[in-house]
Amino acid sequence: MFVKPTRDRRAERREATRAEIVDAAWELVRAEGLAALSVRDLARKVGLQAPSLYSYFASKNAIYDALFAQGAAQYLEDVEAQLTPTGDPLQDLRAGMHAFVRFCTDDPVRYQLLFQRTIPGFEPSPESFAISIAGLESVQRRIAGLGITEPGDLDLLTALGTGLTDQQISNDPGGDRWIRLVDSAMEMYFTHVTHRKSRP
Amino acid sequence: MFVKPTRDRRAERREATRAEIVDAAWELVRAEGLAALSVRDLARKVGLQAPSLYSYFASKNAIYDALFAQGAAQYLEDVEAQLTPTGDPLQDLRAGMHAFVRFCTDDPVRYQLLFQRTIPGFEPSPESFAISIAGLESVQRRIAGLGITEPGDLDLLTALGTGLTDQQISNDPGGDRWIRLVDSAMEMYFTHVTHRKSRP
DNA sequence: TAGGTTTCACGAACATCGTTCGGAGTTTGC
DNA sequence: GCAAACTCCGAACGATGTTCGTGAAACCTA
Repeated sequence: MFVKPTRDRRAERREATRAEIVDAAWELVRAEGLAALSVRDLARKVGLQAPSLYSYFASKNAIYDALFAQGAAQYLEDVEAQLTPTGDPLQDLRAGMHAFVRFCTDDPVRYQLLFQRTIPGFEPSPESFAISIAGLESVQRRIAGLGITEPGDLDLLTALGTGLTDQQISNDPGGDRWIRLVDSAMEMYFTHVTHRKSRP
Repeated sequence: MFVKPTRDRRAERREATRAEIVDAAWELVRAEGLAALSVRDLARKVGLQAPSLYSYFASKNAIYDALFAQGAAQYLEDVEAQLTPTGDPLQDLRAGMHAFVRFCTDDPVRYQLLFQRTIPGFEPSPESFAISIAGLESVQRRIAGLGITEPGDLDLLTALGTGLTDQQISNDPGGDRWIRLVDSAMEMYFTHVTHRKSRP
């Protein structure tokens, strides 16, 4: 019978504890808010004392960074899952923006962590940041692939998406007013770019 | 020679100190960020010890609220100053949005305090909040007065303004790329609403 | 199985934070 | 001139993120 080297078992258990800490951190952060996360509370939730967490994470910000990386990975995965062009640019625009706003409103805390910069001393590490950038670039490539926009239009669409998400989260969480709003915005955008294309 | 009652002199000096504290708080907050404001630092900046501040403000959040109220008053004043319709709706839209984005980007910290909710335990008092609401409603009245929009379009325009401001502040502070972006956005919006109006 | 090394959990403690308290020192009202 | 009110401040409290040293496991080597 194959027995794993003990060295791997040690690393495995360490990784499991790290994952457990991250999961507990998500729970606390979703319940109490991003800034309300306390190292002592988090430690107690996983059955440890506060200083013990520092065996797994160099600082509280390192824990935030683990959350950021996980959220960015989910974002990238979600974006990739939406990469199924139908041939109808307007419908693709709508579907993509629906997916994006849905992703953000499904977990406002994750959105806040990923796309707003609201935690006082925290900056994501370059590695974690690269993951989220990969997601954003994937979105941009997709929209550019629709063949209806020019480079400047992407800024416009980004601003539109940001504003829609922000307004949705702060004004009408859980409602579906945002669906009509997104549809209207995408129609507006589509009319804009095609109208410009049709001119000489 | 007229001599003010001493009671008024006392109140006057108290109000002067309060104003001095608020000014110093703006300075610190602009230099170090909203969340980095420390009661002890602020006290030292006005030549006091930390507990003395509590003779003037009930809590640190009360200081934030004073900043909020002052920022909201500036916002209201700025909005009112822009209430000069020219008769050209598109130009008015552009000018209004230029003014708004300029107001926000001129002082990102003020924007963050007024329109983002980024300070952990702070909620503006109803009185301060009412001032900012008055500004927003003034903007909405103005846009509605242009006679080109329907109620749903205001949400769209708000989302657009939010997104433009957010993207400008986080990506290109101080640059003028936002001018082209705002112009393009307003043109897009204008085309959208007039195009819909021209249909039966 | 025995001895040596690495890893980890914890109690104590530190600096800093917002805030409270009690008592001086000053200003005001009568 | 005296009592009341107002300011100011040193000391201290509870909570925060974090460091240090200790001791007990877990692991590797023999």
